[in-house]
Amino acid sequence: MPLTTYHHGNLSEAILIKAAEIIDEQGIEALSLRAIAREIGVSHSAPNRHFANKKALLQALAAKGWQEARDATLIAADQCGSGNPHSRLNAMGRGYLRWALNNRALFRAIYHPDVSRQASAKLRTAVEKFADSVQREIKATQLDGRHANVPLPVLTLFTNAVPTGAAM
Amino acid sequence: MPLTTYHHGNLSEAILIKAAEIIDEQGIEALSLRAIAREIGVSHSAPNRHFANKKALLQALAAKGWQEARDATLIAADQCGSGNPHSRLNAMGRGYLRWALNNRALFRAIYHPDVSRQASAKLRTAVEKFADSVQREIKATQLDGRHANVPLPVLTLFTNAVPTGAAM
DNA sequence: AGCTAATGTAGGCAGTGTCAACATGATTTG
DNA sequence: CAAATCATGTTGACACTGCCTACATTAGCT
Repeated sequence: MPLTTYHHGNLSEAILIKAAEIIDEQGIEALSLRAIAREIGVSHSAPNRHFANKKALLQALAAKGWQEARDATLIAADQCGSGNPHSRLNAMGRGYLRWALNNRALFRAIYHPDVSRQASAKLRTAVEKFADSVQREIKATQLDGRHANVPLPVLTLFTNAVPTGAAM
Repeated sequence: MPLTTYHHGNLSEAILIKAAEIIDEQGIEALSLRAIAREIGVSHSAPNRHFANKKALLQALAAKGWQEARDATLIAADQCGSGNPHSRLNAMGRGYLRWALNNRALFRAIYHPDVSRQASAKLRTAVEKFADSVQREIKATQLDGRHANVPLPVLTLFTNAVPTGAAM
């Protein structure tokens, strides 16, 4: 392989990584497709081959974020060492909060208004998978007697709200 | 007063209102100083006379938002008709959530990353006034015996987190 | 009435997102 | 293996943006 190849090889991934980097350093508002391309060392419109537009890039970033967040919460639940549903749920909340604080770029992308406005199919399923895994745990606490009379969607909303609001 | 005056008369206010309108309709990402000017019917750089830059406009919007949010929560607390600190605090939370859902543009501005990055003095005092009025109520619930052993800042953070996260 | 500061305008600059036309390289196919 | 096809990267262009400077108009004060 020559030192400088015409084709990058794995530009999509490189773009996502560099994007997260820039968001961390300069904020999500300072993110520009052209700056990403410049820093990676490709032409200014190379990113367009991989993301239809800027919104699509942010949505990809958000989807990645939801997946990571889901992994982080599930691992936290398993590692808490307790079978008690309420302890497990608490561990998940702490895991989510910790993840958000350690991955500010992706967290920002997740709650970026442009992203949530109309989500892509891929993003939607990522969100749903996260929501499902949380809701399953919440249902367990209800069977255990906690807030048994509160509608599940409402309880889920407010349960998510705590670490989310705290992270903001 | 002639039909078309050279000077607008109250352009600062008009800009803030139109900005909120555009955010409601097209999202905060679609907001542009030039579009605001165009819709109001002034030249593209008239807004620069009133706001040093775009960030300053968003911060003014956010400051307005914090004031309104504070008013809304205080009114909600007074109208709940109970002297019980915990009921009052709950009413404030509901009032805040209701305000956020009815004033999405200002709510968006409040949590816009560009705004919180480094706040102007005016914005900071608006935030502090809001925080103070909430913290005063929380302290009352603590004196009443609720979560008496939790540090006040922590309790405030998580109390705020609930309606904030729910609104997001 | 005249002066000064505030407010609005016109034009320009660098930067951005997106598009179309073209270049290069990888992959499939006959 | 050669050729055709497709994915990927480049170049140049366009309209738009935020912001700046120079200039025009008006309000308010003395």
